[in-house]
Amino acid sequence: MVSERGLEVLRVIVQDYVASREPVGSRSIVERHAFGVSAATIRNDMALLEDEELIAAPHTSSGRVPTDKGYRVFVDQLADLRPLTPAQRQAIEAFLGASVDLDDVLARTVRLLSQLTHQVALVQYPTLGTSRVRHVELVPLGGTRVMSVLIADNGRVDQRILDLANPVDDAFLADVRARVNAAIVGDGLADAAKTLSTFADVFAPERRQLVALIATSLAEQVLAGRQDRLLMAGTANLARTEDDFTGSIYPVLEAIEEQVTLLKLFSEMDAERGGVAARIGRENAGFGLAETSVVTSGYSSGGGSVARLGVLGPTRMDYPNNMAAVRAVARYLSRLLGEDD
Amino acid sequence: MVSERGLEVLRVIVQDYVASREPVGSRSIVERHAFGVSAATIRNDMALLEDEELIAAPHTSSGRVPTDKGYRVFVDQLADLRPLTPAQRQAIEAFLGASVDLDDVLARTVRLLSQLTHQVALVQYPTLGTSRVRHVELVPLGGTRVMSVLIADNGRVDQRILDLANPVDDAFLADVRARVNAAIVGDGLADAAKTLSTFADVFAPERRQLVALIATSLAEQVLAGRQDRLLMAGTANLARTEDDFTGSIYPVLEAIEEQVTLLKLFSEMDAERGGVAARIGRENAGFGLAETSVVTSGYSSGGGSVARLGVLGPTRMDYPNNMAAVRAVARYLSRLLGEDD
DNA sequence: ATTGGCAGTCGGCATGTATGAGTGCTAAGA
DNA sequence: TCTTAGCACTCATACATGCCGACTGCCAAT
Repeated sequence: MVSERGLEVLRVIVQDYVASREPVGSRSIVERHAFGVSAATIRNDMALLEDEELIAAPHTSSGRVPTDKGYRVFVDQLADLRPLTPAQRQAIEAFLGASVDLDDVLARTVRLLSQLTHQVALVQYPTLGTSRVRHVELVPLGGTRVMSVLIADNGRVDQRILDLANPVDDAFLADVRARVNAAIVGDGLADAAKTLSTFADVFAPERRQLVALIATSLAEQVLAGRQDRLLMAGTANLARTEDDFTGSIYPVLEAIEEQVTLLKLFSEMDAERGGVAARIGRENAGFGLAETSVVTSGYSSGGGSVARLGVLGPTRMDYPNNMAAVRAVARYLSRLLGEDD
Repeated sequence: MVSERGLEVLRVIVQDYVASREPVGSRSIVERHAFGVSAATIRNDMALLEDEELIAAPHTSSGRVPTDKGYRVFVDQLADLRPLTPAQRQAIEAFLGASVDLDDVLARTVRLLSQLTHQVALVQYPTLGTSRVRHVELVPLGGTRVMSVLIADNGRVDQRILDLANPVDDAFLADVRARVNAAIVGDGLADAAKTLSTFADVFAPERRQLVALIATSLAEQVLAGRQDRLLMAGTANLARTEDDFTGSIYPVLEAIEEQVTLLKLFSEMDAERGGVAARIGRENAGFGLAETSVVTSGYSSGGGSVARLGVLGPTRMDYPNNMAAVRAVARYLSRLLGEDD
């Protein structure tokens, strides 16, 4: 069993290794940290840690490096995150305060997060989830084309182009628009979709098909939302840390361009309890990200709907700092979006 | 003066170097290409090319490598681009055919372009430019907030949130909306902005301030457009070619995340005549991109408004292929967007 | 103008060696 | 039982050396 001091040793190994990228040996530990014991004692502790597979030696007779499992223990031990510095807090407020719309807020958020952490930052668009319909607009585009614009009360705007079989009559379209709005404005999105499914029935039979087409498309739009979108910033940071990846960073860059993959990863992390979740190294192997760690937190937007945001970087990252930053930004963003209601 | 054959030699040097990333020597030239002269003759030609600074030797007694100037001559000589293969044409059609709205079209375009060229692809959002106002919507968001949505006839939707000093009355807002639409729908954007500047005058004095606020914001929105946005795909390709960059690719990744810079570069390229424009190596030094080349073409969207799209990669890139792909995609996109009108 | 030949240059690679950091182990001390 | 000092051993890293091969530049001959 690994002793109390053993855990402390693990901690400084993680710290020093993250700071220097060099395997850390027993001698440098006693030099840099006041353990009050000799290097030989540290060595004994390290042997135990190695038995537990919390650290490993890259080659015989070199210092030790944390394993994925070691990082995991380190992170789980990390009970209390130190809050951000006042300067950082202020940066958040200054950066996000001046936003004009949802797109803008999220774009700023993702850049802010990458600057705070020096990692790749990711922000998922909020799902429409439990928000409500604020307004529906149908705009004739000429010919048989109609653009439908759906506005939700969390500020999201969704557009879509419909190609109807027959030319549309503007006045009729205005009528449909008025009725749709009367029918579903203020409803939750799930309700709205249900209402729309029977919406065409009240129209004259010869119109019914046309209206049904519009209603069906709107219903899809209502449900689909945009939860499939992801903003990203700071990919350059990956190159800065490229020595942390075996071979090239190419596969990593490739994996994070595959947004579908990342969204799946995000959704898996939803399951984990607690504010900030971390997935470390090979825990992400299934996503082509075996050498990266992902730190995320959920955030809420308006009506309790939820999405995630976080950072991605090499396994050898500064977890305490990144977790604190992710948590702070998620909280601030939730507050900012909540105020919109 | 460099002879006709000299230019031919330059051409094969560029080709072979691009293909192999190895300095090419006189011997390998005569081996791989049927020049009908000996290596010594080629050497003489190469000496001339070196005098003209079209090629250079990385170190004494190694093969030669094209200089930026050499690439430039090579590209300018490239009169006729060979068209894409039928398979590539088909890929374009299949990829872009199934798009539903402008966002979707552009997102697909940028991914397509990066796949065709194996480079970083860039697509600039079309400026609202000469397009017309299709519809304006004002949506009360509760409290003092109003969202204005501007729809242009090229399918673009622009949203913005206004925070008015005083609470707004829904009925009044609907009135304003109706009048705004009556006033500017169908107008070109420049005209619309002008109309809006005097729009508030017809309202009762106590309302005037409020209306002026809305009108001003709308006018801004009309003019601002979204020409400041840029889509990007295939950054992983930079990592694939990282050996082509001295040191790290970090500065390059950093530069291309600075969209403002790229947009400025794009606007400079607008000046260059002809369909496809290339900027090579140090020609981009001012943008932190001294080791990259950029190949772009303008494309038109709807009402003749214009934007650019293209690819960015190491100076050592396959210019003929990339220029052909950029040209083909730009043409296809123009056609696709033109049809929407 | 072109060619063959030849000396000279230099990068890259493989080899050999010295260096130093770090470990594991053992035996003695607290 | 935990801790410590000492010692032999391992191995990555850095550096020096020497060889090989690819190319060029030049010159004299065609």
